[in-house]
Amino acid sequence: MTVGGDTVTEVVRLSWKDVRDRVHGRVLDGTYAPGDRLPRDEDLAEEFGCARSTVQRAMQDLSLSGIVERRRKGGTRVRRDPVTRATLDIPITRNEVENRGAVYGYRLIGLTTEAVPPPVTAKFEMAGSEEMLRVRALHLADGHPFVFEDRWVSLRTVPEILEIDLAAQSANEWLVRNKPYTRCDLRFYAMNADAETAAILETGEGAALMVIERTTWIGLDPITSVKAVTAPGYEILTRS
Amino acid sequence: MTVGGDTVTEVVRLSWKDVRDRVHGRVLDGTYAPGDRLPRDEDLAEEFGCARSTVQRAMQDLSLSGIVERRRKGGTRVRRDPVTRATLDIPITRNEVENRGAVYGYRLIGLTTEAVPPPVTAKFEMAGSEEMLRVRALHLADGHPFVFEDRWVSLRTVPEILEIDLAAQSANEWLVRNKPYTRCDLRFYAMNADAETAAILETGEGAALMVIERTTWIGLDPITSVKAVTAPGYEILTRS
DNA sequence: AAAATTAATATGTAGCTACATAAAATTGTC
DNA sequence: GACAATTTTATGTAGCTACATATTAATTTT
Repeated sequence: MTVGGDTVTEVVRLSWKDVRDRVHGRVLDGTYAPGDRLPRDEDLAEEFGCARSTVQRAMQDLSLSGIVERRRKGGTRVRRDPVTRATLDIPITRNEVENRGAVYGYRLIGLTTEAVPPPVTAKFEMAGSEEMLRVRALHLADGHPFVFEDRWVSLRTVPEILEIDLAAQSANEWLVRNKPYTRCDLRFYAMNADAETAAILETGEGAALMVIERTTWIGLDPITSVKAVTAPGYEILTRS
Repeated sequence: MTVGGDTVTEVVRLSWKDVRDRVHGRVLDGTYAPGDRLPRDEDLAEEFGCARSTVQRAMQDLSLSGIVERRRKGGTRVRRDPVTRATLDIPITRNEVENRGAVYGYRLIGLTTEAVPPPVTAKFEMAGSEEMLRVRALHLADGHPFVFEDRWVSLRTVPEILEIDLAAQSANEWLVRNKPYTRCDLRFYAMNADAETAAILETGEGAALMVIERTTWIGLDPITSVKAVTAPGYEILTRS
């Protein structure tokens, strides 16, 4: 490009993502080795010819994804023991089924009001026990069992749940649409199907099943705790 | 506070986290219902008495955590189908064992060079097959089997692996410390222990085991793909 | 020498401006 | 009226400044 006789080099403006990737590249190629301290943001900014705020955004992102650690005054250093950090999305079960191109089905199995047993009070981190709504239901994909959920819903926090026809609409959908939470604990493990679960999921006793337990709160108040037992072959994938 | 006879109200400066929490609160209490369009950043900024950049940071965070969706010109709206979004940390197995207060142990079971079978080329998204290093090893906690890993390492991408004494140091540790990746795919599922796996993990045949498969790349080049079969009782928890 | 205080410093955050970009809404053309 | 071109608009990003905050390092006090 030429303006008034002078050659004007195109000014390439670095985005914070460019800075992030270039710094990440240096971690990848060993320029900055695990445990090493990186130059301060200001120096990197000068080197890259951008503002410190741009470097700051880049480094924060690297810090979030577990590549580096940052401490005020301590500076930034490459994490010595990198962790694999992944983001998981757990959709509403209906959407999960429909995204697979299957027809969603739902069957209410049991609806009772019971005193919460100790394993569940423990999940809620509650001091004592109380009466909650227990909803047992089956989600189906193309008519086949997909997920069996055994759920407890706090009647103190969510009394409106009693107004809902849980034979027509799953508690999963109603809660997730109407009761956003501020805290969510997840737990994944494998279990062998017991006789009852095997019967419900139409599989053999002893089959290896993946279980997803999810407990949610709004503030300090418990909303719900579900044990979702998935049918054989279920798998969880990290997104992108 | 009084200065020179005038009452001076303390100016409370809102942080972007405050803005985020207040907007989130409105989603929680239904002021903004699922599907609703929120005021534009500028209006929220005026309402809260802060800069648009502060609102922008807040809204971006809400967008990242799956509460709202933002689109240029389209504005911001509350997600109609909220997903449970969680962040998972998968540490180096040694650290995982030691963080539980157990003594870490490691045993190399097999080390061969083999042509990669189709299921693994599929994970790597490779066109054809090639020779890779296959490492089978057992991680122990207090002398008991903890995780059995069956790993493939690309000799094209990571030829240095041949220099490492994999009887002394696990490929898991060496790779994670020396070969940062740019892409990582994770897959979790449950399987019944077959005879060989049961023997290695010292459990019964048919036991329900959680499997974590992880495949990593640097750029487009495959680094490694592991199938980590965990001992009975293993569970994955989301952090914080 | 140990403890408490102070200073120095790197990151964290808020405010402002200017401009980029994507998508919707409008206008113009055939 | 359908399609293309243009304008409008809300979010996205970069740069700058100023100040906050957490830690470490240095200094002073006991």
